[in-house]
Amino acid sequence: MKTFSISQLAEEFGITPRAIRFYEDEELIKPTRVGQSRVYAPRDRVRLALILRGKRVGFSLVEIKEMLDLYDINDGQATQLSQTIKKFDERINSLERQRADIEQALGELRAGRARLELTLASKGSGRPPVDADHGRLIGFSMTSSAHD
Amino acid sequence: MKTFSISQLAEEFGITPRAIRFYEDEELIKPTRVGQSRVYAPRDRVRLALILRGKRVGFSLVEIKEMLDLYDINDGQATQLSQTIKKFDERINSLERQRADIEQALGELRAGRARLELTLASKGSGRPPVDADHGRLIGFSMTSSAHD
DNA sequence: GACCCTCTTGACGTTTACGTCAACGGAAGT
DNA sequence: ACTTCCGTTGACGTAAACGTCAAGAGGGTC
Repeated sequence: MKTFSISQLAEEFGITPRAIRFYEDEELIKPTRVGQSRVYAPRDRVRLALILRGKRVGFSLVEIKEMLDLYDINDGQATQLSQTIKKFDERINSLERQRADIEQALGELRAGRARLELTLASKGSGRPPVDADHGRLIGFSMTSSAHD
Repeated sequence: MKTFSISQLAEEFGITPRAIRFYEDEELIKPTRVGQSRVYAPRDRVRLALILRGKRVGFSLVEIKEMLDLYDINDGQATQLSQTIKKFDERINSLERQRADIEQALGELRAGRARLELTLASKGSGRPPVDADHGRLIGFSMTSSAHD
């Protein structure tokens, strides 16, 4: 079965070996050893990819560890499955909220961009469109999702 | 015009006054003063909401400050608008990548959830479905977006 | 005028996620 | 045998985003 060295994985994923060792300290991956050197199996590589994706979407390492553990637990024996499913649902809900936030922000950024292009087009026409009465920045419309 | 105290805003947004003062230290908001007490205008409230939303979608305070400044700059005089638009586009691209990551993660979580429910349904049927040959956790399919 | 409450400004502490040496251990080439 | 690469384990440093006192200023009220 194919294996990887720490620097191989580090380069592949664009991180440092130090980071990978740190993930091991935090028990997110457990590579085998040959002598004192770490040897990574495909499974570890997959985990690493998951860790990085988790980070990109805003999870902390502790949260990511929990999620990985959820899989591991059920790899062995079925332990409190309904509890596990509940945790999954929480994650899913959290992510859906986050996606909504992102779509909101995207909309605002696009609107802001459009406003900028308008300002760029009508150069010298005076001040850009700002609703001074309400101190409200146009393109940054505040909606109900502003605060959870 | 309506104003707010620091603790009012803190409670409304579910954060501490300390956090709000910190944002001021970092120059993300500039409330006026009455005596030595801070007084927040609606504009500051809007900014606070934007700061928090920015945080939720993964921006650092420095990044958020930059974005807010972009608006401020163009509130006054049009300064290097095309530069500004470029920055907006970068943000938009970054957010779109992040949304893709989230959708990926959502798909995987849903698949994992489904697998768990199957395991729950067929209790006692042995081990859950794991592709041991490739050390691959089913429901955690690795795709090309695994590493940027 | 004593008490309470909210606000203020320091200043130091804390957590997360690593970065950055330092010092050492084996294998590999010459 | 000597250097050159990986690799290893500490140990300490760092940046971000606040938390947590401490000590004091003003303003109401009983």
